[in-house]
Amino acid sequence: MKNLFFKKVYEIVSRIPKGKVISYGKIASFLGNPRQGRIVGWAMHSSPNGIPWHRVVMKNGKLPFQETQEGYLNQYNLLLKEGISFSKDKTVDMEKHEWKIELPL
DNA sequence: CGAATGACCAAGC
DNA sequence: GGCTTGGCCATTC
Repeated sequence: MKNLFFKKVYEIVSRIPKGKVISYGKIASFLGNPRQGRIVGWAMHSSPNGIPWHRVVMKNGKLPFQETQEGYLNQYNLLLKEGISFSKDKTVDMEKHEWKIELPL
């Protein structure tokens, strides 16, 4: 996409190491908009190819989908493949897997 | 340009 | 502890 915000979001997301996750809020916060995960969400929704969008979860570790939606299992399996552990309630263990944004872009 | 929408979040009831 | 509201801002119609 064209926007700087989107671009930065993609930059960050594409730098998430394998086996790590991050929350929408963290990304938004890092970009200077603490309460705007929605925009990050939008960025993910229309993310270009090659963006590991599945490594982005909600702050509480939940996936951004309803369990009734298809993408849910999609993301779930992708994360499992990368060695991310889930709790019984299908939430990511944020303590273990939360990735800290290290560098500026 | 105005109104609605969204893979969010925090606060309040 | 689940539901509602307000906030925020890019995108779409």
